[in-house]
Amino acid sequence: MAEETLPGTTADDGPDSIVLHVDMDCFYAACERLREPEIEGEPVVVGMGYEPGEGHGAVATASYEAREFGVESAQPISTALERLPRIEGLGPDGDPAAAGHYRTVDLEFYKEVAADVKAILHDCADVVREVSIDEAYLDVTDRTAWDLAASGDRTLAEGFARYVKQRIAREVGVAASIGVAPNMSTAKIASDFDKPDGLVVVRPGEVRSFLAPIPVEEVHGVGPVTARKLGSLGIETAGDLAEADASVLEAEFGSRGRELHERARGYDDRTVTPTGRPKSLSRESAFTEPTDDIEDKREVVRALAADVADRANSRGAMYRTIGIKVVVPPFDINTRATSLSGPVDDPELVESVALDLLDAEFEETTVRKLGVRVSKLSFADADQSSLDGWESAGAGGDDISDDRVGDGASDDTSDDAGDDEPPNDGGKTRSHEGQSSLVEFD
DNA sequence: TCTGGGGTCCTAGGACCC
DNA sequence: TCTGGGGTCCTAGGACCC
Repeated sequence: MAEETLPGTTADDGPDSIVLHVDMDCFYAACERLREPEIEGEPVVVGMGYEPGEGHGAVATASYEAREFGVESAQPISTALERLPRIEGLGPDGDPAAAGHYRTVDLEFYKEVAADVKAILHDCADVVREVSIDEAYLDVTDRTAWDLAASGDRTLAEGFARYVKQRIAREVGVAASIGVAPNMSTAKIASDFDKPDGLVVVRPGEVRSFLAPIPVEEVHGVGPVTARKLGSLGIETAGDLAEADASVLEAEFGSRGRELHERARGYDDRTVTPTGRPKSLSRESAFTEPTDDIEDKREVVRALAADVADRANSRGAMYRTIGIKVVVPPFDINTRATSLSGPVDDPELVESVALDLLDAEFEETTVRKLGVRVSKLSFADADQSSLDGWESAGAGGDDISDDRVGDGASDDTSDDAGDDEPPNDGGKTRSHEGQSSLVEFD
């Protein structure tokens, strides 16, 4: 992993890198409009749980028109409906101009659209890091340059980014915002700077001045908790953060403090690396109404366990740790996990371990939400060599039926990095999905 | 803000080993 | 057996991201 530079070297290894951060605008809503052009220009809300009888759920994506009404992503669907009624079934005295189109999340379709976008990105860059279904970093240092284009004051890099953007618009029909900068964290902020349909270029010499006025909340890695603490230290912008005393930040936030300080000063020596394999897989589900009924809880855990095991199997992943998550009202998160002596692919074990963990401590607990998770993953084709050369992202991932149990035999603690080799019995442990390229979350 | 689902990384304390 | 120090692994929780 050529991930870090030597200590003591400066952040710029050689000539300045050129990093693109590509971020699709309101991606789910854009996908819905792709197959339903009539709702172009009108408020669109994509979420779950607004159908009669569902009652709970959240907004995944709100189009900009919907945001005008105060609808935001991650908002409870009930709040969204208050602010923007659903246009279908609007009463006779309802105002259609103040109502929205609500659509249910259809991840399979969005993944198809995303695959088309990703194909373009891979065509435009040697290294692509897919962060999520609608977001990726590209290292295009070898494809373009920071030099000015012959025609004027724009850089070649800007022209390159514009080309990427136009290809996505023309070939797929969705809009992307792109940030161009000498490093990942600045590119990320740049892509956000002029959404939607933005193209923001921050040249190597301009990083520090570009970042200075940015509110700290917009720095990647600063959430509500950190922002509040920073505020109490009088740090409100990236510029303030850059000028703050690094040792104070480190005392307050640990290693993250130093990292944030560096980022605010425009240093980020991470290199764009291809998307790696997942480190954990999980499934969770909320009850409509909190419950303490042990049979209800067990039933949910059984279903989640089966789901997770199935997904791990179809991805060719074995796991060494099995855990549960129990969310207790109002919102207390408890996790419990057990590690096995060696990696397994064993649905029944996932179920029994998860049920044991549930019964051990939460038999009587009132819960709002339950989850099952497998981690310490290892993959059958453990080498990185099969990075790209595979196609067929398609569904049919169920031809691995041999349960292989790699109990204790391999005591490899080489943990980490996802390239530890699982015990391998026979040659039938083929697995697809060299990488989890179809990131299926948002 | 009364809160959905799927992830990542970091930290801290305890167990255990030498 | 009244007590040092280093290292690793494990579990649990927290913060953050999309």
